[in-house]
Amino acid sequence: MITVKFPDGATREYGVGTTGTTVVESISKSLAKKTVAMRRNGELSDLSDIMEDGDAIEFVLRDDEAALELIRHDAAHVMAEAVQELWPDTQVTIGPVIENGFYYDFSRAEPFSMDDLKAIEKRMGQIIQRGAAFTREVWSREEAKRVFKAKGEDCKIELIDAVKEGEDLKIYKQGQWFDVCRGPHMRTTRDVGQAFKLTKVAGAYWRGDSNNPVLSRIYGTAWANKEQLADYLHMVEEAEKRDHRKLGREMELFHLQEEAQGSVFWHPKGFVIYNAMEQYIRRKVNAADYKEIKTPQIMDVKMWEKSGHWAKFRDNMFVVPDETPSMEEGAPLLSGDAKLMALKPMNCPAHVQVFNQGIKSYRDLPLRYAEFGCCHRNEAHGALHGLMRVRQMTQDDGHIFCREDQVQSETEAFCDLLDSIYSDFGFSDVKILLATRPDVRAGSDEVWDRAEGGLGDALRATGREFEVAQGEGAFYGPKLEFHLKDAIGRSWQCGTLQLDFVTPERLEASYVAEDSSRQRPVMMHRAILGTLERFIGILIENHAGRMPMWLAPVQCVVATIVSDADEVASEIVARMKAAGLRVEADFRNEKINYKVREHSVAKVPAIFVVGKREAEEGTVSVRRLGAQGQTVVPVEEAIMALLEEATPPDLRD
RNA sequence: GCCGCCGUAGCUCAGGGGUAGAGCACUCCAUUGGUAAUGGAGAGGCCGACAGUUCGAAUCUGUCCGGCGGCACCA
Repeated sequence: MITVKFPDGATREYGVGTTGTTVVESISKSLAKKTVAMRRNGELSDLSDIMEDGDAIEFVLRDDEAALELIRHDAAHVMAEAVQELWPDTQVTIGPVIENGFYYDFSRAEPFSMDDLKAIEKRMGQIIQRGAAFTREVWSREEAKRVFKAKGEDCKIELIDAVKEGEDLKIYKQGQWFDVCRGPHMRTTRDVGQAFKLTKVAGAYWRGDSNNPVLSRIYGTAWANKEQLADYLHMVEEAEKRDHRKLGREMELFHLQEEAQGSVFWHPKGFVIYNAMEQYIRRKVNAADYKEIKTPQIMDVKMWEKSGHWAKFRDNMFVVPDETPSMEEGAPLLSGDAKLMALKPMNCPAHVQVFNQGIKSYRDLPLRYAEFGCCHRNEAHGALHGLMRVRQMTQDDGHIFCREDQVQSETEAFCDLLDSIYSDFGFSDVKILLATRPDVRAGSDEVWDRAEGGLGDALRATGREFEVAQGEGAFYGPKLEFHLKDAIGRSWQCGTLQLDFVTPERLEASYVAEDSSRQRPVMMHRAILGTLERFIGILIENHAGRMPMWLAPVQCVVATIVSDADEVASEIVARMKAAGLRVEADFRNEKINYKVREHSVAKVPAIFVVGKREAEEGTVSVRRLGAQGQTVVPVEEAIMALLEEATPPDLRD
């Protein structure tokens, strides 16, 4: 006999060889009906697993949050079976669960079309109806390789070889179809249910390596029920409506065009947002004792060789030959032996040059430089994406030169500054990652040990939680990545803090210590918004274009109902402009309905309507974006309220 | 950069081997109307670029460019 423990602390005895299924059936038929898997000693596993003495069991019902992962995983298997039934010459590779769904990568001569997806969905529905049981077998590696080889599944051979020694090689079957899989799975394909949808096809590299062949990936989403699926599809639609590229065009904020791929043309309204942010950050960093500087856009390649960028980052850099292009017809434009310059992809080497001027004392440290540095990076064409991924970007960059024993207090001060700025922008959910040494890097392992240790310790001392991102650091040092979550739950990396022992060494930065000796400063690279372009993109999507008053390009439109009110209204507009508000007048010969709709669609946060009545009474009818009605308020009162709201968060009392 | 899809007016899109259509936006005329579209008229396009097939290409084929979705890379 064996003893099985239940979550409520109760125990029951069963015969040897008892499975989870037997246990749940022994409790209640209705519970058994709803149970699709179990947690055995805390770990999700097959209900058909044989229980051992002392095991703790917890049932996973199909409607449980935990079952979603299983539904999606099983749906991926069902999709793979459907695809192979429809096109037997297709090889299956891997099919994991991802956020909101799953995908499966297939190897096939012909790519899938959207029509194919419909056919696959239909076949999946049938496979689910058939309700074949998921069963598990453990095969020897040789046996598995022989079987998959015979089926022509070459990718699977590689995957089998990748399964760790000592780990069972598990095969999951559903009817005739089977695959190598870690599991667990639910009872039958019927447990997948019908709340799934295949969403897109895409190319993806085998094993995520761009040197490998491209596979056809099919993405799908799957949920416990149709309502959840509908909610999800609705959410996707909402996210599309927030697309900053669409809103940017509609709101006349910026545009992009092919002659300047990846570089933004800021329009007047968009540049208002840009300037408001720059001015805000300028005030914040000044208050935090940074000195603002401005450094060259183009520098001799020799400088980049020295800093290490030329060796490690060259493939992302734009070069500029220091040569006049030939004016001669038919002659080569460039000689090819001119001195090479490069557009800066980062500001750090230039900041070291500023530091290196004159002699710095330990008394000068920590020395903090800030720059709205305009950088160029030659990003791959396929990587470009609206404002989120550009080739010309302006960072709210800064470099702190300090002693190693100041790293901790500087880290703390930086984290506090970052928190205060993010909360001013309305972001409260911030995740921190500690990114460690990448494969391609400068500096010795000893230096990296010290840098990673120092940054990790400093962060721990601030009491903040963080996760480690192995191998994700910058080439010159480890970094903290600050990821913020937006209004619809998406995560964006914005802020960064990087500890760098390498660059000061390479560019020979030094200061005079108390004992008159020359010492190397430590350099901390840091940014909070990341790049202004990207951060504005995030803000647009976060607010669905309805920017908070202090950032809104047009804060208020004063609209008249009859032309008799124009004179009074233009006085109001003048008064508001004088008070520093961004206000526009709309005295057109149009109905008020028309004007209200137009400015609402343009996402202007406030409309002051002036009709005959208001003009006579000295009031305005205030209509706020998104509100149903309006309130009639004395002019001065309405202006003061707007002014208050339009004050940037750092300037409020 | 790689894979797939797409490219017709400022925007959203229809059409399709015999040299183009709608709605919105724009311009003009009338309307002075109380809170998300007043009515009428007009103007606007080498159908992404270049080759090829054809008597004839915006339409078919190819190449390139660009956009979109992924991948890889990354702020």
